[in-house]
Amino acid sequence: MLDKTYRPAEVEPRIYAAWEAAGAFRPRPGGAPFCIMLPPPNVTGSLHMGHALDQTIQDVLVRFQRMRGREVLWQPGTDHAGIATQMVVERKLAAEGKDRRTLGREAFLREVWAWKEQSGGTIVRQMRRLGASCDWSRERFTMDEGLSRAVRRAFVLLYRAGLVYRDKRLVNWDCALETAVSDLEVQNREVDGKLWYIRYPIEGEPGRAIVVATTRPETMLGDTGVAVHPDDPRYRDLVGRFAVLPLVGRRLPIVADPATDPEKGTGAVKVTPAHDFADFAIGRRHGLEAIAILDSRGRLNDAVPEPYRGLDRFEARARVVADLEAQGFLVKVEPWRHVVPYGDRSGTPLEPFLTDQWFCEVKGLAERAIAAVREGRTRFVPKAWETTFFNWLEAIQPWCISRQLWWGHQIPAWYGPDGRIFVAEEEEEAFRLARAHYGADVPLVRDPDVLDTWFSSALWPFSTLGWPERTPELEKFYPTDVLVTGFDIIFFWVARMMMLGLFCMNEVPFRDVYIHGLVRDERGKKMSKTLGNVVDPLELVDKYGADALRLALLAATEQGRDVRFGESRVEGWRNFVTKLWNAARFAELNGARWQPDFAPHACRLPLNRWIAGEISALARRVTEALLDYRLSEATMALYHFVWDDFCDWWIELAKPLLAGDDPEARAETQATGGFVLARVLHLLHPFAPFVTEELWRTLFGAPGGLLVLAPWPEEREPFFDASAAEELGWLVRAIGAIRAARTELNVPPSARLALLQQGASPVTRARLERYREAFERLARIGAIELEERPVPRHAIVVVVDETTFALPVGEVVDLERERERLAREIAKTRAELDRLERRLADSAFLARAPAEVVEESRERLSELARNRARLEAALARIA
RNA sequence: GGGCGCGUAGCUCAGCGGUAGAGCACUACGUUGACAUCGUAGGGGUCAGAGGUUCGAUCCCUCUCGCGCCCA
Repeated sequence: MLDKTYRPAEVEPRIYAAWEAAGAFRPRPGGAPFCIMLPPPNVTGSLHMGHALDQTIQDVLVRFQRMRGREVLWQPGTDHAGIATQMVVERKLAAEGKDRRTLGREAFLREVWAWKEQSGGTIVRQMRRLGASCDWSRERFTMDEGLSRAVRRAFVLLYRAGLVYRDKRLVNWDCALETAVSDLEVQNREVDGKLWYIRYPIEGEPGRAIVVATTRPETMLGDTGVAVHPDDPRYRDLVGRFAVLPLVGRRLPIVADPATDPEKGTGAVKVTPAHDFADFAIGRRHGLEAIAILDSRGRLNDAVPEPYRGLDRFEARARVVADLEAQGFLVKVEPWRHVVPYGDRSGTPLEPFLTDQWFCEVKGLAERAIAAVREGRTRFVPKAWETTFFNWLEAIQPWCISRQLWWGHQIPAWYGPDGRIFVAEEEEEAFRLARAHYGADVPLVRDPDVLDTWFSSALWPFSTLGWPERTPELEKFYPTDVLVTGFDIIFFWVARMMMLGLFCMNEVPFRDVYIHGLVRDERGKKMSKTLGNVVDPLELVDKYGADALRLALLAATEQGRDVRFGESRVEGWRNFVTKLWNAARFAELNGARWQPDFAPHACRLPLNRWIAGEISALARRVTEALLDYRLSEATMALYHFVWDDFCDWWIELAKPLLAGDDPEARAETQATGGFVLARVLHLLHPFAPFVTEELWRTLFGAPGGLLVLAPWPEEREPFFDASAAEELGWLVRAIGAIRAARTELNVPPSARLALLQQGASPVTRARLERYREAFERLARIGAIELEERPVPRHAIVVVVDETTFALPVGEVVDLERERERLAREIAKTRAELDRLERRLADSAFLARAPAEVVEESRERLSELARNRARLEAALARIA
């Protein structure tokens, strides 16, 4: 027996445990493989709405394909999130008065692992509460031994292919974290700054100077040149001569370089090759020296004059400006809006910094990735994202993959005493290589740096399947079927997986990439801790149940669009779950049983043939929508079927049959109810797994086993009965028209009116007979008079097709009101008629419009004309 | 500056060549044996604006205005 209300908090843990106990989430050999890789969340993170959306979509696809008999693997796991995790642990240590440098690398790493052990399971536990049906037995972590080996192998392969190399060049440096970051981790922000104009005297020409403009005056201490545009007449004579750097006294060659913008500032710029990307390029073209003046924390080093040494870069700016002004070198200062790079993790301004780093040359890999998408080997859904993907890959720069961190995969490179590099998967091999090179054993020092976390993430689609071993899983599931993720990591992750998948596996990592939007708050703002507008998905699960949350997210996910999320949506879907629950109770109370051999064709009653046709169409729609990643369309179709077709009409119309005295009709209706409900549970299961499994178990459990493993209704032979559909359509229209008229005339619901008719065809009369009880219950009719009778003056008149219905209301009816109502109806009909008449009188329309459109218009015209005549007759009677 | 997207009912969004739709909100009525987490009915829209294509445009094209996001 079903409880009066559904209590998700009690049901969900029990159902989830049953699925796991049955091993339902493990691949079941037999069907064609289907694989989704879970975008690995940060191991120490916790579930937010973005995860909830991403994972719910994946779970729907996975459950759908599992029911369709595919051998499904949804591969879960977590990411070590190098910078983020190291920051968290460092902060924790700082609170305890400790510092990672004093602890040392080994002890620090022990701390991080301890932290990971302690808080690492949170997010995967939370995923279970959402109903995620991952194969937990295969859970992986990017720093597992197997995945770490994959990282080393990939690095070595890339190195040997000449695609990974060490180089000294400018990188984006985070002074707070003291590490290099990649271009993608740079956030360019427009800020209100200043433009300082500084006079640089010309050597050997007292009184003459060149004025340069800069947004970063403190970097002048590292200047090694001045650049002007080659075509700029103002400075032509100065090119080739020297300026003298104020405060320092260094001689600066004045060079002509087209990278200089004559319109900006004075048209002359100072050149600081060690601290600016553009200047670095200029310096290289003109052989200028690069003098680094900052240390790894952003303080001035010993390359600057004594008074400035040790100053922080921001203090240095103030000091330099003050000194320039005092010495008369500062010409003027202007407010200036410009772009400053910030570190997306630390939030501090980044410095272009000249260091030795490891780079990955991705240009060729990017071309392969582009080709794969152009050739359709990987498909973006929605397709528009391909443009974004192409644009980024086409302009790609070498990827800086080394990080000056401790938490991560240490780079498998060793240095000999002379600095020669030996790259190998294992230390022993590095020693072997060194011995072969030097002819003797030499001490080697391993590169202390670790790899960008995204390097290991890029291998995720195959490293989790056992690569570099050629495991059976790898053979079976690679390439995976679809990757589901947000557009915000197309560059970070999707593109890199494509590139490294093609490099390591010689095949794309996934066939489809389904890109969904971001979850925002009700006002469209991005959810963030600082804004305080974060919604905790688990609180919503507690309050409304996991199914309600899932449905709310799915219904709101229009292809690629952001989801504006308000709690009221979840509430609405909780109501839907309740509605389904109650419909199931109705079925249970009325003996609707599930008969595996039920055949809609054998049904006799139009009501049952109609609903069987509707659910057949629904199965098709849902299947097609899911195959096309139109998840909200599938969700909405299920909603409307359950609520409108099944609950509002089928159940209501079935009531008289179930309570009636025709045993045959009752049995057929019970069987249909069981069939339709069972089918709804199947179709809805991927979307709302908990409540459907619970209903399935309680109502139909024994014969079927778990719903999660039940076969999907494929509808290879759809059932549809046009005449049943027409009949039910008529019934819905007739009852609807009567209800509307009653309300408009303020007839109280308690008043049971008689129903008279004029002009009813034999078919209509038979239907009135067949649905007598339906009219009585749903339209509050007292008696139906099948013989034609003259329409009394005090009656409501409703026209449905050929029939004029009259509902006598006695003297109480407000005739004036009824006249107004009829007049409105007539006016509406007339307006429509006018439009059609004008259209049909237009020779261009008749000549050019398709024949069926013309025919349709003609039919509608005559139907409306007949309706108008009937309404006018009714009005005339009471005029 | 380059690219992408969006302006449809009070709000959130479907629809995308031929009768404007849903959910929520709103109004009125309702203890009909599944359900008040409900039912019935209703109000509410020159589909941002201007041109063009077409027999016909919310839908296709161009421009304008407004709002997002990404890249420089």
